[in-house]
This record gives sequence, C-alpha cells and structure tokens, in this order.
Amino acid sequence: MAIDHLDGRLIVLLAREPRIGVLEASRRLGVARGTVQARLDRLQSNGVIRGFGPAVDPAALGYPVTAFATLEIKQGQGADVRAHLAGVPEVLELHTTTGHGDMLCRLVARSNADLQRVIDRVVGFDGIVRASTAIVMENPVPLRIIPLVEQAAEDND
Amino acid sequence: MAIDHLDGRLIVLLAREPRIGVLEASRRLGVARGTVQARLDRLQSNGVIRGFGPAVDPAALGYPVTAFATLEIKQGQGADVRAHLAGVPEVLELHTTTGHGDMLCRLVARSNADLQRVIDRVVGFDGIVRASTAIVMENPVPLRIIPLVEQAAEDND
DNA sequence: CCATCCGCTGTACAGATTGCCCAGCGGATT
DNA sequence: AATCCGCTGGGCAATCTGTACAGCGGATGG
Repeated sequence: MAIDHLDGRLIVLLAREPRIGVLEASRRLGVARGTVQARLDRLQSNGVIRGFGPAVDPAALGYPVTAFATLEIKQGQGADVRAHLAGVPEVLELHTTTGHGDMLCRLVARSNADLQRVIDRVVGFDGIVRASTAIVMENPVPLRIIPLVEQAAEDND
Repeated sequence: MAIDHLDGRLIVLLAREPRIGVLEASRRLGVARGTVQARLDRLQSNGVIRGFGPAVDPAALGYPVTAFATLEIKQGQGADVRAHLAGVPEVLELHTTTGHGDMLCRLVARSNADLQRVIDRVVGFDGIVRASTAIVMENPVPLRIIPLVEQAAEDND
C-alpha cells in the first residue's frame, strides 16, 4: 500500500515521459527490467496506479469554460440527483460534501453563454433546491499528483 | 481542433484499455495502422490528448481524505498566494474563480485530523483572509471525460 | 548460528510491436 | 481535368515484451 523511494521515482518518471516502456524505464532508474515490471504490476494491483488513460483537454475539444457548482439537495433526493448529473456529459466530476452545499460538481461548457445552458440542464431537476456557480478564470495549479507522490515516497524511505 | 467520430472512438478505446498499442487499436477500430498513428499524432499535437500519465489514486498513497477549500484573498496578493499553494504537496489543484471566494483548491489529507494540519498550512499565509472548507464524503462521479468526448465526436459527424 | 524466504540482478529466447517508408486509390477541392 | 489529402495495405529492420531461470544478499525466524 505504501510506496518506497523506487516506486516514487518510477511514478514520477512515468508521469514525465509516459511513452517510455518498461525497458527504457529500467535503464533510467538503474535497475533490472524485471524489477520495474514487478513494481509496476504491484502498483497497479495495489490500486496506486489506476491506469494510463489519455489525458484529454476539454478546452481542445471545444469546451474552454470550466465552472464549479455547489448544489443544495432536497432531503432524500440524493440518489436521483446523482443519476441525473451522471447523465450530463458536461458534468466532469461530482462530489457529495459537508458544509454549506450538499454537492459540488465540475462543469465545462463551450462558452459563457453555453454555460447557462449547462447550468439550466444541471439544476433543471426536481430535487435540486439551489445552486451557486463559480466560473474558473485561471488554473494556476492544474491537477497534479507528483509532489504528493514524492512526499509519500520520502515518508517511507 | 474538433474531433471526428473515429477520433472519438480511438480516445474512448484508449481510455478503456490503455495498455493496447497502435497495432491492436487499429484492429479494434477496423482501420489501417498508419491511420491510427496519424490520428494519435494529430490528437497529441492538437493538445486534445495531453499525455498518458499514470492515474495515481491519492487514497492508495495514504491520503484518503479529499476536501475543497474556498479562499478569500487580500487584494493584490494573488501571485504570492498562488506560489504558496503551489508549494504545498497536498494541494492537488488550484483555480481562481468568480463568485464568493477568489480561489478554489482541492486538498487531500491522511485523515480528518491531518486535514486540520493541511488547512493550517494552506491558510497560514498572509494574504489569505478567509477559508471555508467542504470535506468530500462520496464521489458519485469520478473525474471523467468519455461522455464529453462522445458528445464532441457526434457533434462533428 | 543456520535455514528459509523474498526481492533484485543478469541473461536468454521467441514472438509481437514499433517507427518508417512507399505506391495506389477514391473523394473533395479548385 | 488536375491536384490535394487521408486511408489502405504491404514491407523492413530494430526494438520491446512476456516469460523463464539461476545466482546473490539481506531480513526473518527458529
């Protein structure tokens, strides 16, 4: 479950240069190929590495606007709302949370005007009481994991 | 920039089975290998596909708690706050937004107790006026892109 | 102190894949 | 009618993958 230093270096290496294969990785890390293969297998069956899916940029697909919506849900409607939101392609992510709202979701849209359409579709569902939306202007820190991996690796030296 | 139906099928296929190579993909899609290679190259130079980095699960690394913090920033301190937050490994993502707060960031922590430490570190910086945190309880829709890809592909049939 | 287990190393081999190239073909454009 | 462009189908050498094996050293347990 916890990762050691070599695991950390391997993950960081794969994150930086995803196209390299096992053999090249073993050369870079200075270990035998079998070791890298064993580590990779372990990391994947561990669930530490979920997969190597393509990282698609919504902006390049024509959805340059991102927003976060905080939703307030009518008691007992949670399941229905989840199913509703799961059916909206522009909902990239949905969390249930503590705090002021009950749910937080990440949305994308083709434009600010289009965002209105998306929000209407999202909140146009019985069970959603109120929604407040924050439009993303800038993304100074894009979703990242490497610093955390490095810290986790150091913790287990 | 826009993607056609074949691009869409290719992305979906890669997302479902990331380990398959170009040759296998061409067999599945029923097109020539060169076509898949050309499409992949184009998608990557387009920026539609940013890469194939490993998807690391913070929970498996020992950080099972996720939270979103809305930050209010003192005017003119934006750049400093960004740099500060970029230096905290537990900050996985940071956006500047419209609306009530000025920034929204995604945090992870080893436990609810550890979350306190992370938040203290995040907000313990001159320039951050106020922070409100929502702890994630459930994640009914994990970060996804396939439905959007399918929609974008259909739009360009 | 000794036996055992486990992970890493280094090597080997057949089979599959990659990167690259080319000629031909059909649809769309001009 | 001429041209451009993307896709096809084929071929080639070089590389990588999957898999297996024996040896080695450190850690564990008796």
